[in-house]
Formats: sequence, structure tokens, C-alpha cells
Amino acid sequence: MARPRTPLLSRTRIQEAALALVDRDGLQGLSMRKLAQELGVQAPSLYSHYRTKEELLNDVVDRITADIDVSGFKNGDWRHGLTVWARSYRDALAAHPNMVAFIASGPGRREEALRRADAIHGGLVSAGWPARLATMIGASTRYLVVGAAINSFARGFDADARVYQDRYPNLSQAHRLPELAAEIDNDSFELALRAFIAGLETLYPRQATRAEAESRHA
Amino acid sequence: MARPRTPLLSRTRIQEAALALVDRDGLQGLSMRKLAQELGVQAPSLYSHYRTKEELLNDVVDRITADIDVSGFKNGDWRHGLTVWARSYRDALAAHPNMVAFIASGPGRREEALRRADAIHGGLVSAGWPARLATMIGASTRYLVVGAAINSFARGFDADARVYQDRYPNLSQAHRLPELAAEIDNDSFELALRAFIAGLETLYPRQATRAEAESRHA
DNA sequence: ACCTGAACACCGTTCAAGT
DNA sequence: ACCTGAACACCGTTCAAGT
Repeated sequence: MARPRTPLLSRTRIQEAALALVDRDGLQGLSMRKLAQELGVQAPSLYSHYRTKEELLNDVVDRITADIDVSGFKNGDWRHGLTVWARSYRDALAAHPNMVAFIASGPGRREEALRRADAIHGGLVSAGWPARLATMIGASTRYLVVGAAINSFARGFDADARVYQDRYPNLSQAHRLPELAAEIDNDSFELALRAFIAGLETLYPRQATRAEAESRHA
Repeated sequence: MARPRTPLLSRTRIQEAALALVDRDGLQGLSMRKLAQELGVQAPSLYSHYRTKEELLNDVVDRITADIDVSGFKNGDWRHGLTVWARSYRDALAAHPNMVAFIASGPGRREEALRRADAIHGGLVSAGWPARLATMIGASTRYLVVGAAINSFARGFDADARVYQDRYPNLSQAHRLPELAAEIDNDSFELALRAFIAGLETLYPRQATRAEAESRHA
């Protein structure tokens, strides 16, 4: 009964089941015992593939953030690169709202995250931004994305209902509040991103235009 | 032995002990049993004052965020109001890094949070911004603050060490990395805030100037 | 009204044992 | 190498009982 000819589990299978469980029942709803049951196995079996629950969750994070689009800097257009990155980053988080708190809080895995951070930094530098400013711009954009993801999806809509009702007193249908909240969240994120980029141009006209000029040559 | 003449516990005493415990041992390190022990009492006693652990934590959050400065809008200067609010908000979170993940993830208590949200919104509107834009500006700023707090404080510095070392290869003393990380975090936050405000002026010159003109009259 | 001891239904993780 | 049953040291919370 123990040790079947082909392994019952694999890291991939465990990751997928864990993510599905978190999506369905929330981060709190994921326990090694429930996960094992979902996979038709006993809880200790999981420890043949992962040393801790946290190690597993970090792999799930890598899986979620694997598709973040960092390619927008290719032609040297930093505004486009930053916008594409930020939007795809936010979309990746939005697809798994129950994971956002964990993604945001932990130090995160280095394998993928570091590679992406380097891509952003490199894209900004090669577009004309000095190294230190490039680091700050990357960090600022991350603040925006993570903050937006947490405020949008991790928070319950019912909690925000009263806020929106105050703002739009003529909104009669309470069941449309989630829609409206999502719309305001999206508009706020886009405003923040556009204003931030426009502000960079105002505060650092030389770097911003140099970056623009170089993108024309490319 | 049960039921002393003066109660051993109070909501205030429980809140303070809980916050001290989280500050010392992290959010994971707070359990009702450990908290009770710290207060010289048995765990079930806590449930005479709080119905759940979450209700207690929400009160702790209120205690932390009580000092956020919303008064900067008084003279109608929305840039000043926004800056003061954002900085004091971030400072409040920075004072209790182990609470940031919880503060960010839950819907939060309504009593305090709603009042502040209204103050910000009212301040922006009376400074000349239309209601919908005021809502978006408030949300965007919150994204920035929460995102910055999470990336700065909840993440371990050792995890970021490699990133900074790449950026500053001539940094020889590894023990100074925390300092440097804090400095970059702070600079990035200030950049994000300034660029956002400058961007608002570029994108909405009429509202921004109208708000400015009104602040002169006040 | 406030605190206690005992208990319930859970956790993550370890470990010897099986194949 | 991979899975199991049993166990350890924890959780949050409930509840009858005491004063």
C-alpha cells in the first residue's frame, strides 16, 4: 500500500492542488491535511516533496508570477515598459486574490523575482535613467501594484459598500457595488500609474526626454 | 481564585499586551495562550473581553492608526494635506512592521478608517477636486502607502541584500545593508509621492490650479 | 460579571516502519 | 524513494463550574 510503482505525488501536482485550494477556500483554508486529502494521500506524504508548507507556498507564488510581462522595455520606451509591467503584475495578483497577502508579506523567492527585478532595472537604465533613480522607480511602481492589489481584492466588497454609497448616493442597486468597486479600483490604479509617469517627466525632464530620444533611435 | 474584586483584564490592557507581543515575536508569535500568560491569566479569560482573536486584532489596528494626521487639508492646500497624510500613515505602519500584513489584508474596522477616508475625501473636494477624482486620488495614495509599507518592512532585509549589492557593487560592509535599504525605501516612497502629485498637476491642470487658487483665499 | 479547568476540533511537522 | 500511522507540541474556541 505504501510506495506505489509510479509516485502518486509530484511538486507540480501539489502546487496546482494547493493553488486551487487557496483560490477556493482562502489562504486560511489551506492546510497540509486538507491538501493531502484533496490529493488522495496522507498529510506526511507531502513532506517527501516539500520540507515545509512555506516552501510549497513560495513555489505557488513563483507559478503565479511567472507570466508577468517584462518585455515592454525592449525598444527602449520606458513608459511603455513600466506600464506593461505594472499592468501584467497587477493582473497576475488579481487572478489569485487570496494569495496576495502572502505574496506581499514574505521575502519571496529569489529565483524568479530577482531575474524580473534585474530586467526592470536594466530596461530603465538602458532607456536613459541613472542607476539609483531606476531602482527607485522600480520600487515605486512595485508599491503601487502591490498596494492596489491588496486594497482591491483582499478587502471584502461589503466592507467598502458604505464608502461607495456615500460617494454615489443615487446608486440604488446594492448588488452592483462589487462591479462599481472594481471599476473604481481599476480607474484609481490607472490614474496612479499615469500620474506617476507624468510626474517623472516633470521632475526629471532631461532623463525622461533622453530616454525618449533613445527610444526613437532604436 | 476566580473573579477577583477588581477585574484583572481590560480591553486596553489586552490590546497593549497583544501589540507588544506582535512587535516582539511577529504576528505568527501571537497566540491567545501566550497572550494570556503574558497577562498572568488563562487563555479562556480573554474571551470575556473579546469574542474572537480577530476582533482583538482589529482594535489593535485602530490603536495603531489612531494617530494618522488628516489635518493637513485645513487651509485647502491639497498637496500639503495629501503629503502629510501619506507620510504619517506610512510612519504609523512603520512603527509596527509585524502588523502591516494584517492591516493590509483585512477589511479593517470601520469606526476609525471610515472617518479618516471621509476626511481625506472632504479635504480634496473642498480643495477643488471633483468627487470621483477625489475618490481615485485617495485610493491611489493609499496604494502607495500600503505598498511601500509592505515592501519596506514586512520583507526581510537579508532577502534584499543581494539586490542592493548588485546595484552598489562597491558596498563593502554588509552590515550596513539594512540602513541602505531603509534609505532607498524612504527615497522611493518620497519620489513616488512627489511624482504622483506632480503628475496630477500635469494631467488635471485646471483642478490643480483651482485648488491652489482657493487655498490662497483661505 | 469575570475567571478557571477540561475538552473539542483542529494545526505543522517528525519519525519509525513498511514496500 | 515514497507513502503510512502514530505521535508531539501546538492552535482558537466553547462550556460548565466556580465566586
